[in-house]
Amino acid sequence: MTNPKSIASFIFSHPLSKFKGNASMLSLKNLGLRTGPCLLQTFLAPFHSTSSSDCQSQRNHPRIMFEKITNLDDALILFDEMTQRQPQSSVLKFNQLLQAVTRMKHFASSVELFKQMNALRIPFNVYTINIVINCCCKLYRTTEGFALLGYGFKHSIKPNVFTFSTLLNGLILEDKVLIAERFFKKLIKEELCDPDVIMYSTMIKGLCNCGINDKAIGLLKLMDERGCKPNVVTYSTVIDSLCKDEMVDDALKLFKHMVLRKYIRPNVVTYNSLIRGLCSLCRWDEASKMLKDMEDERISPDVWTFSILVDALCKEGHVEDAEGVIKLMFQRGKDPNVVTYNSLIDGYCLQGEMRKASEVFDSMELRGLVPDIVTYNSLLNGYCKKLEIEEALHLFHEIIKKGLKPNVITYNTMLHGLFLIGRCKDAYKLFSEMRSQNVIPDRFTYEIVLEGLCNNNQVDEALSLFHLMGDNKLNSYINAYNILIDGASKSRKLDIARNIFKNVFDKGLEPTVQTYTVMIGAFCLEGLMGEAKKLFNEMEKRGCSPNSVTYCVILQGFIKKEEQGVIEILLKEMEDKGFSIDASTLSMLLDQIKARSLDGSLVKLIGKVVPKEVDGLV
DNA sequence: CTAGGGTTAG
Repeated sequence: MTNPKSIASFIFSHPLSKFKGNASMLSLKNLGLRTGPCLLQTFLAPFHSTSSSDCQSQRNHPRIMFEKITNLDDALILFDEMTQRQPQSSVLKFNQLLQAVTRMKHFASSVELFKQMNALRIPFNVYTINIVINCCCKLYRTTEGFALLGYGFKHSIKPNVFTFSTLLNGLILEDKVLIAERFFKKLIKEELCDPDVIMYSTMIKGLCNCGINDKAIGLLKLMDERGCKPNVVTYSTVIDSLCKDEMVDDALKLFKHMVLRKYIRPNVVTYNSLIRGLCSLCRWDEASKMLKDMEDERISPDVWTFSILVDALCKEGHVEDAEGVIKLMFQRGKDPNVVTYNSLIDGYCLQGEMRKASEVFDSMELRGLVPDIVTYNSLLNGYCKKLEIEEALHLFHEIIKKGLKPNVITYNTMLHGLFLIGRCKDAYKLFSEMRSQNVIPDRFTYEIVLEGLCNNNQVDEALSLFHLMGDNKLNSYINAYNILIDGASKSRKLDIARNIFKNVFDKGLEPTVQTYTVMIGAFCLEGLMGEAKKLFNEMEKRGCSPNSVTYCVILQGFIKKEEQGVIEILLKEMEDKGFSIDASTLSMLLDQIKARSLDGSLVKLIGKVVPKEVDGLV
C-alpha cells in the first residue's frame, strides 16, 4: 500500500502529460460524420437516380454505404426501399443492413426486420441468422436464438462456429453458465463444430463471470494443449476477472506469462484492467508504473483508461486530482464521455458537494453529453445522504419527465432516503410503485426496506415482509437476518431475535461476524451477560473471530454490570489483537471510572486500545 | 463482400 499523496504526482509527473494529441484528433466529428437527413439523401440517391455513374459508385463501394448509416430511421427507410426494388436486393445487402442496425444497438429492430423479410419471403443465409441470433442474445432472449437455429435448419441452413459461439455467449449473458458449459461440451463431444479461439474465450468468460477463475485458467491451458492458441482477448478476460476479485498479483503473474512466455502483446484493454485492479487496491505507484509501461510499449491510454483513473481517484475522495485527469484528457484530445463525467459527479456527491456536482452536470450537458440514469442515481444518492429529500424527489420526477427509466438502484436510493427521514408511508408507496413499473427489487431493496422499517419502530412490519419474501433466493443473504436480529433486539423482542438467529443455522447460511455481534448485543441489552459471553466464546470455535466491534459491544455490556475483572481481560485481548475501542465505549468507560464504579487502574489498559492519531495523511 | 469473444455505475 502506498502513500495516497503520490496520486497527484502519479498523474502530473507522468510522461504522458507532456504528449500532445495528434492522431486522436481524427475523431468522427472532425471527419464531418453526422447523423440526420442530409446523409439519408446520400444513401437514397442511387435508388432514385437513373444516372449510371451513381449506380456505378454504389457498386464500387457497397460497404461504405451501410457503414454510414447512423440512425434507425434511415435504416428503416432504406429497408423499405430495398424490399421494393426490382430486381430484389441480394442477401448480402440485407445482411449489411441488418448488421448496420445491430451496430447501432437496435437489436429488437433487427429481429423485426428479419421477421418482415420472412413475411416477404426474402431469402436469407447463415450470415443472416447469425446476425439475428446475436440480436436475440443481446436482448437476453437466447431461447429465441435457439428457436432461430431450428428455423434455420428447416431452411437447410447449416449452423457454423459463429452461430454456436453467439448462442454460447447468449447463455453466458443470461448467467446460465451451467447450461452454457453443457452446451459447450456437447458441441465438442458430438463434433458439431470445431471450437476456435473465440468460442473458447467465450466459455472462459462465462467461467470468470461466476467467479471460478481457476477453472477458467484450466480451460485456457487446455485450449492451448489442444492446439488452439489463446490470444490477447482470452488472456485479458481472465486478467480482468482476477483483478475484479482483488487477485491483482495473480493477474500480474498471468500478464507476465502472456507477455514473456507466450509473446502475446498486451493491448489497451489488458492495461486498463490491470490499472483498474491496482487503483482499486490503492496501489497507486504500481498503477503509475503500468501507465508508463504501456506508454513505453507505444500503447496510448484511451478514454477508458482515463475514466478508470477518474473513477478510482473519486472513490478515494481525491476529486480535485480527478479534475486534473480530465484536463489532461482534453490536452490529449480524448474527450471525456458520459461515464467519465458520471464518476466525477459521483465523487462530488459522495463528498456532499452538491453544488460542484450540479456544475459538472451542467457542463456535461453543455458539451452535448446526455446524462443517463447512472448520472441521476449519483445525484439522488448525494441529496438523500444530505437528507435533502425534497430535492431528491424533484430530481426523481425529472428523470421520468426526461423519459429515462428509473432502475433498481434509483428506487433503492430513493427508498433509503425516505426511510432515513422517517417517511415510511411514502417509502412503502414507492416500494409498490416499483413493482408496478416492472422494476424487480433486489436483495439491497429488501435490506433497505427491512432496515428502514426496523429503524422506524416497525419491526412487526419488517418481519411480515420477511415472511412474504418466502423461500426464494432473496432470503439466502445473511444481511437481512443481521438487520432483523438487530431490529428485534432494539425493540426488546429478544425471543424473536433468538429465533431469527436460529433460523440462520437452520437454513444452512453462513453467519458473519455481524450476525454474532448483533446477537451478542441483543443479550447485552437484556443484561444476559452469561449468554453473551457464551456466544462470544462459541463464535471463535465456529471459525468466526470477533472483531473490534464485537469487543466493544460485549465490553459495553460488562461496563454496565461494572465487572472490573472481565473488562480487564477483554481490554488485554483487544490490545493483543491490535483492536481499538470506539468513541461511545470509551466515554462509557471513562464515565464509570469518574463515578468510581470502576477502578482507575483501567486507564493504563485503555490507553493501549485508543486509536492512534494519524496526522498528515488523508 | 455479410456473422461471434475481452475493460467503466448504488
